Amino acid sequence: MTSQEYIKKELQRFLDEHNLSNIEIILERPKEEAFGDYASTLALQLARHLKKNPRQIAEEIKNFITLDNRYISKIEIAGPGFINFFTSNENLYVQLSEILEKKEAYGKSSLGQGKKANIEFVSANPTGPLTIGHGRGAVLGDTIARLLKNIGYQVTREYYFNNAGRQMRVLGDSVRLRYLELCGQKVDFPEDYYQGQYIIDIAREIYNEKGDALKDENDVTYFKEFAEQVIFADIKKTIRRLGFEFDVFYNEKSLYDEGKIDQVVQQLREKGLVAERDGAVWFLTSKLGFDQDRVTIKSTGEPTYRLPDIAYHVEKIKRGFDLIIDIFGADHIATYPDVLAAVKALGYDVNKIKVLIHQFVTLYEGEEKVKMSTRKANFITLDELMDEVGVDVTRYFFLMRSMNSHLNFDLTLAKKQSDENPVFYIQYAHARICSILKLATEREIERAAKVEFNLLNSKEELNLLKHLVQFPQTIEMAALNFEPHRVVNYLFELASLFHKFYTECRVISDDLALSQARLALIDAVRIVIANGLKVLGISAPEHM
RNA sequence: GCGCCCUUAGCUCAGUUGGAUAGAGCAACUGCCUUCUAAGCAGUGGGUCGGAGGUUCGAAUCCUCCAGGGCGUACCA
Repeated sequence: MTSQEYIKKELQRFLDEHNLSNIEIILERPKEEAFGDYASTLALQLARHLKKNPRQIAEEIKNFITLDNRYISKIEIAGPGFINFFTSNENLYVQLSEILEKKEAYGKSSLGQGKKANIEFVSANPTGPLTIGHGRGAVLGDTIARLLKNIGYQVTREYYFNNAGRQMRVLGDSVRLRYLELCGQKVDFPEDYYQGQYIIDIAREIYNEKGDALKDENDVTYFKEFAEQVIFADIKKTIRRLGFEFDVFYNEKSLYDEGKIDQVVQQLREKGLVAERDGAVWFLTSKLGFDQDRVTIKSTGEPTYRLPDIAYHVEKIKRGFDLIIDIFGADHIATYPDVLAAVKALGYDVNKIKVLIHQFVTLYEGEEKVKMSTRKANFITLDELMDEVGVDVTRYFFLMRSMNSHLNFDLTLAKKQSDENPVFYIQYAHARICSILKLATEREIERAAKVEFNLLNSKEELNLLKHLVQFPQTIEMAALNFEPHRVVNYLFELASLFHKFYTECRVISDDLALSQARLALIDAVRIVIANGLKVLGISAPEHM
């Protein structure tokens, strides 16, 4: 048991005794050292219920708690009624050995044991290479998947795409026109077609293979499918380079083939939620509290994205997931409320669906804002970014900020030198530790059978220990709240505490017992940094 | 007009779910390498937490209104 768990347990015992069990216990970590290691505001909260002076309640709580020196050394009451707990070093040493024992497993938990999660992200239609905008969603999705896995979920990474719509027809026709150019024909290339060089490359591939045999082919199908195949292969390569793979590529088409789409329309019709108007089929969202109705099937007979999206979400629920996550960019914000409303109207539990929206990535070249659009082809691809700054920096940048804040990405800065980048600060701490551990091995300093942990009692050592033991909880909070940046901040702080320790405390010295204790400590730091970076998909180098 | 996100140091952002004197990285300035990696450490300056009300013991955090920025608001996805 950790000190924190012990304190919570004792507070809970107090609440139970007073028939107040339904009050949530929150322990804070005070900023000020003088306020202890953990603080509770329970007395302040209870003042209302008990109609008593909070300081008096705090006093009662203090007297109620068993002061077990294995967990806490001191309790103080301060200010209006804060209860400040000072943990015992004893407990830190116990947990230190736990980290050393558990190694890679430290930080994992079984909160989500036996539960299945599906996380759908990227889901870009294969009309071009993945851009930096997709990159943020990709890295966020993968990292959330890793986090959920860490707390015990069985996770499916899923990519949903639609190769039947207008976008893909335009793609096919773009390739066809470029192909005709290669055949020597003069064509009018529409402005709203895909302008990128990659379209010409694909057309050239076709030309090299077929010559001008297809120059009278007016059906775009061949061109579309060829382009899709080439582009998808490219996307998969980029994803693999980013450090993961999708378990499922879910094609909208199967929903039609298996009649799932018709089924949804039928069910909505039975509920009186669709109506025909102006030759189109409308989804009567106004009946569900929205300001206007939405088209589900266009007058051309082609469904809008809404219909397959509804069917797709119903499918995901039926596939038995306990948690279904969708990750979208901010530009798709409008596309899900009515979809979820429909799923709910059909009688499914939408509470297990969590929609996460990440804000945009704005790219800067120095001061200059770079406007990007796949269609116009003035974009920077994820691959180009990784070429310039590497995978670790790429992932770190996308993860370091909360997803609902806009991300400014200064390319020239990232390109020119990466020393300033905080990812190196964390990796450097890891490399430094590895190098000390290596030296210890070279000098044949064995790990003592029984390390004298109590030699670790300087401010730097204790601060490091106190932060180390926060790791499992940090992972848990990051996973449950879908907030990878918490792990980033945690690791940055850990690295900072380590670097401070490093300048103040010499690890390998003439004092063998102390050296062994400190080697144990830094090994634990190494383990936690490595585990943390692994969750983020960032490498933990041994040399730098 | 309506919906979602944002507004915290010169810049980019955190802020442990409502707590005590609001933090970090860049940038600026000043120190520290003969010893385990200076991609590091220590220090200085820098703030009306966009504004105004409200809720309460207590607000950067919750509510209302206002201002500014972003993204949407399709028979595109």
